Amino acid sequence: MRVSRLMLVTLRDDPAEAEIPSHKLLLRAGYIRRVGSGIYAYLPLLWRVLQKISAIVREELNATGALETLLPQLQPAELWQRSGRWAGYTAGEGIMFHLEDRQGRELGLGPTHEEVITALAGDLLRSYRQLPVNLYQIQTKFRDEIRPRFGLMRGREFIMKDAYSFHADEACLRQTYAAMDQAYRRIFSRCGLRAVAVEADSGAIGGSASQEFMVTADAGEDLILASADGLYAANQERAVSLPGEAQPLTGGVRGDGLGEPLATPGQSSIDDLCAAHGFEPSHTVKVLALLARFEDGSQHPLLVSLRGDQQLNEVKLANAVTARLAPEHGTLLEIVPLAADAVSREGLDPLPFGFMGPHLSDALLAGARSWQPRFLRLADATATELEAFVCGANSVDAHLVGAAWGALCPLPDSLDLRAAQPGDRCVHDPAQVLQASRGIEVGHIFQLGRKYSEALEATFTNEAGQEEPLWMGCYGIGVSRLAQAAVEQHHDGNGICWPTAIAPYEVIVVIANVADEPQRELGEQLYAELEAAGVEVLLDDRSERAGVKFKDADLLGIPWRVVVGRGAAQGQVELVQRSVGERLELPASGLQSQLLPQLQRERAGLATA
RNA sequence: CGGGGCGUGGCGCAGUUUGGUAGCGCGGGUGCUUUGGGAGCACUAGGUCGCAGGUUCGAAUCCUGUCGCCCCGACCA
Repeated sequence: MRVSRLMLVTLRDDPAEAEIPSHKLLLRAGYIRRVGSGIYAYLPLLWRVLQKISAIVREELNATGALETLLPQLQPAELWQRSGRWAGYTAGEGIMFHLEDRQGRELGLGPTHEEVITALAGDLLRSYRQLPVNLYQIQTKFRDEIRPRFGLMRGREFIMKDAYSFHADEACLRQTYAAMDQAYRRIFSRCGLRAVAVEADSGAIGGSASQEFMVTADAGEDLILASADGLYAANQERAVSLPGEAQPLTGGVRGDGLGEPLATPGQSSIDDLCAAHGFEPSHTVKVLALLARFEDGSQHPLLVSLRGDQQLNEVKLANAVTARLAPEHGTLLEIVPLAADAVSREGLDPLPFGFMGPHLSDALLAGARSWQPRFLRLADATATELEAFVCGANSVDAHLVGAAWGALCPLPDSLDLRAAQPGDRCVHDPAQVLQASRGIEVGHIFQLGRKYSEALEATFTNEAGQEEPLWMGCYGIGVSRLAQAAVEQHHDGNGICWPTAIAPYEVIVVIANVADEPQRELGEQLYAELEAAGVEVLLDDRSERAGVKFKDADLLGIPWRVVVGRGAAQGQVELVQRSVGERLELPASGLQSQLLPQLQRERAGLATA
């Protein structure tokens, strides 16, 4: 392709709308244009990148026996009502774009395809003899993100590969899940990306095992905690670790476990309390009051106890609350801290914020206008393991010293609710310490189990002749996000440095001065020869100055640049590797033998690059 | 939704405080000179100052409303 015909529009200045390097570079180099908030046009250069990524995804999935398909984006509400997700996905905070047709039928624009695929599977898969099956598609998804950002990283319309597998039993599901794990590793490696697999929360989609694939980059939205030995890596939402040892409380249990009152005027924070009385944060139990709202409109006050030196992990809390209350009240919509004004709106007396203890009485909730009149009481194991502790006295400006579970109040459910932190010791090996890094989630695989097949009555006949729901897995890759993640991981001060395997073109032949006949001729010749050799090659034939063309080549990030310039008359050209800036003068006749083997290796991605 | 910011030629911005009829750089076009790291000179085209009301002799500028976009947070297979 000739650059003069490429509709290439590069920008000299950073666009005001972009914040992170990959977003700026994709805009500046003419890969994308914003059409609306979170809505982007993929310009011809980016489309080539996306097609290359897609091709790698296809090859690897096809190799596992998965079947490519294409499902509708316009989906009837009825399907989502059957799975029970319509309300949650379309109501106030829902992420599904939805509409009504002229007949008044409700439709949603697919944010994901579990419903459609499960309904189809239920229709088509009747016998265990047909199983397992793994179906995938590469397609545009629509999500009404509350806050789209960072270009393709979080858009409202984006390209995703999603796959859904169906099995006769759980063991078979695990096999396919493992096969997808391996396929994903190959896909990211072939794309030239450094990616790590981390344990993940299953989130709203449900299911048991779940793993995310993160492209490591500083601009990543997710925090990864991993051990240096490579044996453990998890999203912070999910990460577990060993807490530090608690310091024994001097004096131990006092007042038969009811604790002794201590005047603590104005000392409403753990720090203030400890500073004033010489306590350690690990001597204390801190108590958080929160409110959970559910799909059925019910609102449940929560009382969560943590050891004073620990932080709450809200994802773990949400999972614990869901497990206890969702069966009766539907989807958990949100958990918010209990604020003083919310308490007074309920017509209740103020809670002793800053001085709460785990024995806070349900009687305080009596007469609440809309809340459930009792606390759901949960505690992290670090708190329940304390034999004697300091906690709030449930009256302002007072704490209790030497309180004990059982005597003060019944021991609440003991769970893992704490947020693992960088520096924590690892569970699998206490000698290892968790280290933090940032990542961009580009893939996620789940063992869904039978949640959707049960809801949509997708059953098959097993060997014994009985009907049972299909076992399911689902597997996603954010294709357009991956393209931007690649830029985030591979760029420098001059522009993008595409991994060859997903670069829009592999080589750019730059004719330094198109007015110079020998240069032009040699450039055209090399361009034609490279094309004939199956190389994806650009010819910069524009009548720009050489400097402009070099800048653009760097910005675009084409992995190899062949400069046809001063040496052209003598048959000499220059070969430049974009990523490392290495230059090599060589005779034009030797270009292919120098370049082709190198390209061949790079097309395979990281593994052999 | 809460908090912050921004809407002025295609892009990046100044001008708004203190009202007087719009400017700079880049980019586009033409010509000449240049020609290996975003060239120089000259000429040139291009703007309902987001939109709608209002105040005023007069509004990019002041007031009210509204729309859009960006950032932080909440949210998020």
